[in-house]
Amino acid sequence: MSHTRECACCDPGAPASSGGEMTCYCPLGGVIETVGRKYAMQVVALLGAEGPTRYGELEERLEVTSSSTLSDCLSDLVDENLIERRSFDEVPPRVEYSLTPRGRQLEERLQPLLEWAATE
Amino acid sequence: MSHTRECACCDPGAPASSGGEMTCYCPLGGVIETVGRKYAMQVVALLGAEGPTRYGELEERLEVTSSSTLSDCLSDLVDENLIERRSFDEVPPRVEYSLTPRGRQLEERLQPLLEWAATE
DNA sequence: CAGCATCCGAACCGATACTG
DNA sequence: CAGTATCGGTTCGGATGCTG
Repeated sequence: MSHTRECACCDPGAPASSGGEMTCYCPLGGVIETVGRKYAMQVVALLGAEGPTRYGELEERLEVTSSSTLSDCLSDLVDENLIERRSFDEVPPRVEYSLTPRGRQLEERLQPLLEWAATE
Repeated sequence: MSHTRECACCDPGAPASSGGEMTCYCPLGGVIETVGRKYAMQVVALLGAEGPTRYGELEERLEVTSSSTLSDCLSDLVDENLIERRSFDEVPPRVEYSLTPRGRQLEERLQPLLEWAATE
């Protein structure tokens, strides 16, 4: 197993404590940074389940309290290449968000969590 | 499907928009609140993979920069019934943390995410 | 409709220092 | 060893108001 995130626990040069394989949990910290933000997971899950969705519907379905918060979140997800933004040249304006391939990978791995959360 | 978290999209009294099933993504927000905190996911994943672990080893393995941050995180996880704290009456003092059954459920659902994160 | 700008309070996180 | 106390900087999130 390998990953790009640097940390001493995975550094080949570092001495292994017991000589065995040493799983690193730092990458998980990376996922959480991107996904821990408010609405991020919900956006990914919703887009995965329902396909391209408009901004306004995201606001409704996720019960967003402040539009700027959702707006910032969406920008981040776009920057992280997890979702894609597509705007149509219409009036009134229309914008749809959808998962990128990478976003879909994440969404698939989020499924078990969502199902469990829903029964809690 | 049902869950305890209240939200209008799941309110039985609320009118369904298209008469069909309406998946609610709010519970996911709940998971994230507990798990979005720094070190939380890593602690759960590590305990799941390696069993009861001492405080000091958690600090090392997770490359914790500030002990108070980890300390707070652990308290939260205990409060949320995801991990268990067991202290031994020895000198020097020893404390071990382990997953509760509920914590293990979460850990299992975190696995796919960890594996994916490690390859990113 | 789909947002961004701004402001402000709350929460979080890290560093340092100290205890049982 | 295994924490807690405190403090300050930074980020986050909510509310309001305004544009293309």
